[in-house]
Amino acid sequence: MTAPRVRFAPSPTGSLHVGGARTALYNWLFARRHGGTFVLRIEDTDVERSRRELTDQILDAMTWLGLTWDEGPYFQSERSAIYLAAAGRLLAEGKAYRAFETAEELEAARKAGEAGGKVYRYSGAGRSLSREESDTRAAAGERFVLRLRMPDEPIVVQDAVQGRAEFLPEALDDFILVRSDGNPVYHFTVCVDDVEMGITHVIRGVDHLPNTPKHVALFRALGAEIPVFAHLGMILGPDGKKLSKRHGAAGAEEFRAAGFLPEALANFLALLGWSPGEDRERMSLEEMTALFSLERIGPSPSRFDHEKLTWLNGQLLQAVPPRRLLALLAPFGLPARDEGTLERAARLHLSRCRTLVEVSQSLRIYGDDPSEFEAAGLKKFGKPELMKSLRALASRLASVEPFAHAEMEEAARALATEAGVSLGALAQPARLALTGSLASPPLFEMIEVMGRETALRRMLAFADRIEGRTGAS
RNA sequence: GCCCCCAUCGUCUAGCGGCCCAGGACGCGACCCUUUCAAGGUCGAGAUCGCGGGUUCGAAUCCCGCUGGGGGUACCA
Repeated sequence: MTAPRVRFAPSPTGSLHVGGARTALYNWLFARRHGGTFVLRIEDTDVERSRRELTDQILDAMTWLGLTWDEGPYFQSERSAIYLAAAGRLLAEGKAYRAFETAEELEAARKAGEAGGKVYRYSGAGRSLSREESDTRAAAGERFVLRLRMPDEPIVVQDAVQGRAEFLPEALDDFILVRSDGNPVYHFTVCVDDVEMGITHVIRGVDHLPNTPKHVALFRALGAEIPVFAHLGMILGPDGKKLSKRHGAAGAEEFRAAGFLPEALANFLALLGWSPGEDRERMSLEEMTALFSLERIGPSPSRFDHEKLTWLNGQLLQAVPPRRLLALLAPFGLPARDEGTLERAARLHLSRCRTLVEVSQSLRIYGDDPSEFEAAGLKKFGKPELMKSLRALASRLASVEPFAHAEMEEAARALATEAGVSLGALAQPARLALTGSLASPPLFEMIEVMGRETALRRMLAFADRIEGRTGAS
């Protein structure tokens, strides 16, 4: 294949939805795979709804995901001259025509049609206007839209993912290219730009498939070659309905804020609809690039499985180098400890976490002393009669040298044997005292990282509290 | 309403006529490991391939119908 040119063309009317992120990813992978060019184009022809901040947000999200573009971003709002020139050409060639009906008239006709149980179609009135009449009325200042003269024969769309789809001419009417205010409409700008930018493959969501015959007709009218189409199945929510904020997160930014890694989201999204074909699950962008092909994309819609994303995130999280981990964790909050301690702590807690938020939360115990203790833990181990051995453990730990987990464990085992109790009976109250919870990394490794002073203070404070010495129960 | 697309374990999927009484992954269960919780390891349950017709010696794989789901039907993108 000669170097393909693909594009991702989001509309800045919302943040980057995961469906859009996946479309961007596939385009990116395809371009990378074949040594092509990935173009970014912002479709902001809807001046009412487009917002600059949203464009920035989309660009941010893409950068975060690692989907950098080779060209652009181009803004359609800045390319009016190109569209108008193309419109002029189509009009001159008779491939498009002026239609003078007002939006109100069309609306009324549509209403009437529906009321009569008929399918509304544009009457085609403008089609039969003579060129002279059209020119005269336009020159007289009458408002008009530009419509494309659609062909009378069926249009077949050959799709790389969905297969063949045929559209009958009666289902397609002469759609509007340019609004009466002179602004071009989406279908028109897309095609003009795709031609102008030399796009060879159009990879986008299936929601665009019904629009594709219009585009095919336009490409032909424009005298351009038809690009290869690849329409991706929708990404649905867990309930099979369209994925939206109702399902929790739906935008890339939201997943970022929820502590997901960009490589995990990308990996997960890649697998929604595409399969590497060799039972692979975990892949880097590079690995995906090497394996990517349009042929291995399935046509059916898929559901967004939050559980699997979380699992994948947990998997990839384990592989993050300590340095980067701390940098990633910073926005989520880190206790005031030196970097070395934080790195050791993170390493200790990592396998118990699946998101950055979880890591951040679990690292809180290296900051403030716990003030709350889990109820089940207090019920089981918050008994005054257990405090004697907790104090005994504390006093052993006070003198252990070196202050390392192996030595501590040895001392604790000795103490347990002397007292005739299990190591667990000694460790659990200590764990509760240290973390407020019954779940934590191995006790002595944790204490080693936490520091002797902190550990002893917490154990003694806990014993005091349980024995009622400080009032609180 | 009309048009278009889709349909394999709960979920993501492998499968492109015989290798499949269907393989992998998430999730779920059990066990092992173990000072707790995870991680990890092992094993297991889980789809008569939506339904009904064809085609074929042979169909999850091809064709048709139905059902279900999704999308489109704008001077939105």
